[in-house]
Amino acid sequence: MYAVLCPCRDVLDVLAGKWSALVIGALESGPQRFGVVQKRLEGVSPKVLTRTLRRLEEYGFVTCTVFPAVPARVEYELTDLGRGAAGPLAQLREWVEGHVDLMRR
Amino acid sequence: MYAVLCPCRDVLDVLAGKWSALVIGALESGPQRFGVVQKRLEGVSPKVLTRTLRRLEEYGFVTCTVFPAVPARVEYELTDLGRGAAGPLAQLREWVEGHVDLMRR
DNA sequence: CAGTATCCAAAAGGATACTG
DNA sequence: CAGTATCCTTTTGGATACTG
Repeated sequence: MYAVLCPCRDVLDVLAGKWSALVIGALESGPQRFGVVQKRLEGVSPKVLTRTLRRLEEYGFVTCTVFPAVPARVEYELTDLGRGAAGPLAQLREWVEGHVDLMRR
Repeated sequence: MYAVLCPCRDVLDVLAGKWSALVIGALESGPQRFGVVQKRLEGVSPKVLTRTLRRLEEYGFVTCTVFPAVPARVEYELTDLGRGAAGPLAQLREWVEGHVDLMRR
């Protein structure tokens, strides 16, 4: 974990954005369209969401499928890597929800 | 998780830095001095480490204890909240180490 | 619908030197 | 030892308008 060459560092770097973990959480329930993800995240601009999704895709957490239609239907889905990250993130979420009293902010 | 008012967002925001999760990992084994944490993290500058620690402290993930001596001995330790976050982070680390082949970078 | 383009402000990161 | 101070670059985030 502490070693510079540990792959965990890369995973953490990608998860480090303000929205990355939230996007993974939003996709936990299955493939979602761009607009749906944006709505579920409450407050993310299209530009930032696009950048976040592209990076998650680049690192292999998410896949993007374009269904040829007019207008295009684009769905984002977790990969195995994405689901692997989603587990611990869900656990963190559950733990926090059960210990809100510990939060200082 | 998706709601703006969910405390998970705050937790994720703090964990969002490049070094935050790493610092929590470094403190998992018990209280550590500033210099030790810096060495274990490999590559963090004192300024950035200080900022990271201050923020973790501010949000209640870490405590800072100064032992009066010359030179001062300063130890950082996880709080209950910090340990609560450390669990899922350790799980993520273990999962990643067992599935390095999935990593694209 | 699913983005891109543009502009800007703020935050984060990093190197190095210095101090009680 | 445990930071601060300084300077600078890169990244991130956000608002808004526009397009195939």
